Amino acid sequence: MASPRDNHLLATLSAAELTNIGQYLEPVEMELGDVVYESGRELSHVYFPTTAIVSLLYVLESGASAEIAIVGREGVVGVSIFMGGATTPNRAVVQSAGGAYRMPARVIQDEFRRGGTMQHLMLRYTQSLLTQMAQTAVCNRHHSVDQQLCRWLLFSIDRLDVPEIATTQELISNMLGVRREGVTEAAGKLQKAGAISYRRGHIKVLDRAALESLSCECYQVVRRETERLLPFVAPH
Amino acid sequence: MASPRDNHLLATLSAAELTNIGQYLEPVEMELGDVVYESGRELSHVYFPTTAIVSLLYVLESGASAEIAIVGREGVVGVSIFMGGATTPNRAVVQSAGGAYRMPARVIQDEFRRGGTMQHLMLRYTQSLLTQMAQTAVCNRHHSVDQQLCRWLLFSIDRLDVPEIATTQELISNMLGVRREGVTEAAGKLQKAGAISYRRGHIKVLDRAALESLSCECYQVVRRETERLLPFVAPH
DNA sequence: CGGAGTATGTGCGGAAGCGTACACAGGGAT
DNA sequence: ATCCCTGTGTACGCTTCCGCACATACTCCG
Repeated sequence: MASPRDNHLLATLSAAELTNIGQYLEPVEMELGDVVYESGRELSHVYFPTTAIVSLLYVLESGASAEIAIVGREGVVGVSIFMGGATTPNRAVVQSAGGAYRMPARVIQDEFRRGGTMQHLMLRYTQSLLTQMAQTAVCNRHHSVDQQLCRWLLFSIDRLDVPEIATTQELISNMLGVRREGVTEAAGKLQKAGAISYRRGHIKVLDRAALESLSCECYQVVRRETERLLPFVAPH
Repeated sequence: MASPRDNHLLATLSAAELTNIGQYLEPVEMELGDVVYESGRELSHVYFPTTAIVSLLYVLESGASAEIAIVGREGVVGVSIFMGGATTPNRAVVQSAGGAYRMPARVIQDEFRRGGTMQHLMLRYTQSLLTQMAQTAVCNRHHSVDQQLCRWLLFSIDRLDVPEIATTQELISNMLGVRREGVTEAAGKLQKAGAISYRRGHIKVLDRAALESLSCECYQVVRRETERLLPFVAPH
């Protein structure tokens, strides 16, 4: 069973700080596809994933979508609560089933206002989120589906204990904002190259280094920046 | 001559608050192409544009680039100073010459820590930046050069007093991360449609409504969200 | 007023990705 | 064991955008 400290942000708090807020932390289990929050809906809680991975998606009027950022045990879902906006025009969807701890909006707001470690952490994490979004924008403009799939796989396994992802190519295509067939083709190439193996709904990363070399620079840039901003928090 | 209150964030402060920090505000003039900060370089000041417009760009190893966000009189350049990260992997370039007020990093940090209006404003503005970046990511994935040019023109004139932009198609192509020829073609269509007129280095918006209807939803989404987050600050 | 340098117009061939259609196969449910 | 649903493989024509090449035209500067 996961403990709050399995979330790397919570793990950074001192024992005293964690005890203080512990009573407000509620463990939740999240299934693949669960919508943690809907675009424009006011958030009641922030979520600190432990084993779950959550994708921040933007869904266009046409129904097309694209992943904006990915949040796992290194982060928190719902920054708009302490940033002051209460809502965002994005949807948050569970991309990999697992656990999280959630905390009522008012509690995190109070903690944040106190201005201590928690505020510091939340702000730095939010900056890493800015970096991730910026890089996603550039990547969407300039890099191929093949490269982006590598980046996406790396981001995902960095947030899991085993290099194995339970998801379909269809779902991945929604995240990347490309056709399902595009993912099939790209995944086929990676499998042929021995970098991954997969079967219906399961992808296993066999050769992490190969993925890194086939990926665009975006993966490393975000990873390094996250490590810089949150040295005790970065995934892996 | 511009006053600090020409920046909409500064204008939101009370007379007393503004007087307090007034001594630290230094007016600066910025030329087209000036680099306000370089990727990874530590920022010495935050910049509050009044008449200038600054683009946040990411420059890839290949030299290709893409605009991540655009900051004018409604915002502030250098959020990483108060977010705690000190640097970002982006470059900030003056996209339209004009004035700004700058403030030493330590001063804004102290103001921010105080936790009053200034902190509140900076956080909400940062959230609006998150929205802008997220939308840029989606737009880069799903929308055509034509649509993106409309969006870009609208964002620009919203931050200017007159619907006229002094820039070249080459520079616009760097912002959008597309070929210069692509911009030429798109601009040609818009001119033929009577929405804009241009000559070497100058673009005039003739029919704002036409641009809005030719633009993708991204423009309105960001605009509305900015107005929601910063009702007394939004451009226009 | 004329030339240089820069900005814009245009026209290719090619690559990447899209939309569509359909065949096939894995594996859970009965 | 079989059926059926859902996930994956493959093919085709089409659109958009890219990379390149080069022609033209504006405007600033001497």
